[in-house]
Order: sequence, then C-alpha cells, then structure tokens
Amino acid sequence: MRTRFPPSPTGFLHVGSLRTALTNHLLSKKTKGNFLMRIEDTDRERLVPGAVENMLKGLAWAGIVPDEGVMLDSNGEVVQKGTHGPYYQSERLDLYKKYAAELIEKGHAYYCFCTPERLTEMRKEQEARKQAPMYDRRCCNLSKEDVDAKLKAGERHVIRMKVPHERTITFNDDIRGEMKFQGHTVDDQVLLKGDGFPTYHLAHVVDDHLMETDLVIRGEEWLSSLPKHILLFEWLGWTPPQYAHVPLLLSKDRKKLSKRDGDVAVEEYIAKGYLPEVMVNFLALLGWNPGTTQEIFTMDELIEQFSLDRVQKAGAIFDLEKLDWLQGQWMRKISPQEFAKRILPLVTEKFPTAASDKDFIKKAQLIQERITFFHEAPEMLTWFYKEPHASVELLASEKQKITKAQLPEIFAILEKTLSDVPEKNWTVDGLKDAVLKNLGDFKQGQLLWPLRAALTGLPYSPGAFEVAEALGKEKVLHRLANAKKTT
RNA sequence: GGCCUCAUCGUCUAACGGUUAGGACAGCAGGUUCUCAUCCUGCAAAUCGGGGUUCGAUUCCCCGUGGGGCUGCCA
Repeated sequence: MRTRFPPSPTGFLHVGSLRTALTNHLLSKKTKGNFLMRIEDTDRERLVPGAVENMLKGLAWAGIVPDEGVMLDSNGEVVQKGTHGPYYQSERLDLYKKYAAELIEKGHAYYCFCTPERLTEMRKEQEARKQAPMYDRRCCNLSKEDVDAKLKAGERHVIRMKVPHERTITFNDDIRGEMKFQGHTVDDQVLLKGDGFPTYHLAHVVDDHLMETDLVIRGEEWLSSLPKHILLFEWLGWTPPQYAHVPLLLSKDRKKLSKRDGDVAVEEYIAKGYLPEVMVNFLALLGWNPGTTQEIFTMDELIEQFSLDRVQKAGAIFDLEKLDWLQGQWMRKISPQEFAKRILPLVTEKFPTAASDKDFIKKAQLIQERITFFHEAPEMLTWFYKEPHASVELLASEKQKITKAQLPEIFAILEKTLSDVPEKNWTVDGLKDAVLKNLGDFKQGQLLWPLRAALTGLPYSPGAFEVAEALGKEKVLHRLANAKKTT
C-alpha cells in the first residue's frame, strides 16, 4: 500500500497528526509499500517558517521517516525525493489549473465571481431563514457570454464544483463501512481559489491520484467532505483510493483536542523526556487494540500486528494517565548498558567525577527501576557524589518506631558492625548478613532506616545495603560518624 | 438549524446472538528481609433510555437521548 502524510505547514506537529502519520506509516510498512510526505501549503496566510523541518524532526523522533516526498537528508536539510513530485502543492499549481479547466469543460464546475462580502451576506440571510448555509448558485446561471466578458475584464473569480442535487453518493470506508450522502446537501465547494491556489479538495484528489496513493488514512473531520472527493474522482475518470477515516483524539471534555487542553505538540513531550517508543506505543493503543492482552509494542510489532479492522469508531480521549505508566515500562526495558550510557552525560554535567567512574553502570542500576525520566538521574544519584546532611528529624522515624533517644545506640551498633565487615565482604549480601546478625534489641527496620538515611540524607532512595555497597566502606563509616554527631 | 457520525467501568478497551460482561491504566486495601519505586494479591467500578426481532440481546432493527465532526476563496 502506498500511504501518505500531508500536513499543512502551519505550526508544530500535533499529537493527533502524529497518530494519523503513524497509522499511515504502519500500514505502508506492513504491506511493504511506500509512505510519502507531501506538503499542503495552499493557504498562503497561515504558512509558518520552519514548520516543515519541525514536523519532519518530530516524525523522525518517533521513528517515522518518509520513503518518498519531502524529507530530511543526511545533513538535516529539507529536500524532495521521488518520482511523483513536486511534493509541495505550491509547486503544482499548473496541474490544479489544468484539471479545474477540464471540469469546467465537462460541465462539472463553473466560474464564480461572487465577492466574499456577498457570500457573507448570503449566509447571514440563509441562517436567518434557518436554512443550511450553501452557495446559491447565482454564478452557475451566468451565460457563456457573461462569463467570458467578466473573465476578459479580469474580474477576480473562483471555480466551484457543480454538485448534482439529485444524486445519492455512496462510498465504502475501511473503518466505517458503507456511507450515503444526498447530493442536495452537499455544497458547491470552491476548487480553485481567487489567488490561483487550489482548496484542499481539488488538491487532494489530483495529488493522490497522480501520486498513486491507494490508501488514504485521515481524521474523521474529513468524513463530511468525502462525497465531494468521490465526485471529483469520478468526473476526472479516476479510481478513488481506499479511505479510512480514523476517530478523533478528544480532550477531557470530549472536544476535538486543541491547544487549550494542555500539551498537544509533540515537541512538548520530547522536552519532557518521554521516550519516542512510549509515544508511539501510547498513540497506537488509542483507538486500536490487538485483540490480545499485549500492551507493550515496539514499532516492529505494531507494523506486524496493526490492522484497520480493529480500529475503533468512536473518538478517544487523549488521557495521559497511561502514558506515564508506559514510560515506566519502557524505561525498565532498556538494557543496563544502554541506560547507563543515556544518563551518564546528564550526571556528568552535574558531577564531573562520574565520567571516570568505572562502576557507573552499577549506580545506574540502582535507579533504573525507580526512574521515570532520564533527567531525574542526577538528582537521584546526588547522594553518591555529594556528602549529605542527614537531620535528626530524618534519622528518627515515627513510622519505623525510632525515637531520637535511640539513635546514639543504633549508630553505635551500626558503626561497630560495619567496621568489622572486611573489604572482600563489602557487598549487598555480605552487608546484609552482617547487619541482620547484629540487630541487638532492635528490629531490622530500626537499623536500616537510620543507616539509609545517614548515607543518603533522603527520605527515599535505593535500599540501605545497595547504597552502602556503592559508596564503599570508607565513605559509609565517614557518613555514619557524621550522622552520629548530629544525634 | 442542516448534513454526517459515534455510544461497554473515571480513562483506553475485549466479548461467532448464549460469559459471574474480561483486561489494562488510574483509585482503594493488603503483601513483597528499611524508605520510595518496582513487583504480587485483592476490592470497587460499565453495556445511555425505550421499543421491537429472538427461546435468548452489549451484540441485529427502529425511535429517542447524549457526544463529536462538518457546515470557509482553512486544512
């Protein structure tokens, strides 16, 4: 299947767009077809510089790289590649003009000279009469001579499609099944605008035919325009592609997701530290399920398992609750080596000595299962690189049944026990063994909490023995002595 | 208003017309040699309403209701 992602370069990459792009990408890969990127830059007023590059980078982050069309080259420059170009609609104006002319010739379209002011006025009146706002076809009735005269006089005009009112247009959607539209409810859509640029409708039909797209996956917001597109394909003598209209992503109040609803730009999630795998996994599961209980998916697994017939018809709320859980799952899936490699630069930035730490991977392991984002790593390892100050309030703990009065005795036991542990036994197991054998009259929690707190200065951290092993005997005894002084 | 469309726990969702309506996230309660996290166990939580069809409807049909989309010389 040849699929495509045709964003308009009007801003950032929206999470909803990413999902549509992902769906198109998955189906093309699954069927060993091409996934192409086209730029719909026909609205000259909304163009945003840098938007194309930005979107391509967002896609690349997620692991989606176009096979054809507009893409990033090895230097990160935006280029066009492929045999069906150009892939910017602004460079295809002659094509749209040609087909618009063909439609006029065949009697399926007509020139319209109505001014925007008149159209506004017309709609106002229609609304006042509780009628559906639709073009009233005034210019459809112009005589050939009138049209020629106006054209010759250089009057600004558009080209509209002439929808047959008596027709019933039916079509089959891959997700929704058969659909019917009555011709008289479909407006005479503008195909070519006054500035010579096409509207989405003409451009979509011309491009997806010429670019040989055979599966168009797009948002549900296009469903209402489907009859227009079907008609256009028919009039031009072309076979329409398969269509699949995916349900929309909704905000918590069930409205179409927009900027007001929090973060909708992919770059915000990148900045927050979400893994691309997590975003892809999360988006894939919104509106689709594999039919099994599998929840964690790599891109390859999605490519293999994804299919349109298990796509939901109803819109899905873009609810971040599951996103954080997925992030945790994926963080823990990373290999220890890779995890250490990813956090090392971050930790080094704050604690330069980490760079020369041969055992860094060991420290990394202590936090991997409790971390959510890489950027939390330096903070979580601070206890290792910087001597903590453990307050008495922290060392004593009501929950662990440790009073301030007991602390001196507790630390005396700990110091004695630990200083007796030989270097070769200075491991989690060796330390555990030694401490648990020398509890005195205390419960183990009454010794371990102060030990851990003294070593880290934190209310929570990796376990006491793990921390002690990572720190080494010398530092442990030093910190113990410091903590003892405060009691 | 018109047209299109959708409807299962709070959320994402499963269920050839026959299930105690299942799972996951979140929530709550426990457990896991100290905290936090992880992990484990358990609890609570849904078929929008009304009519049909059927021996039997979450499932099929109709009508409501509710939500969403479109209704631009935006995409």
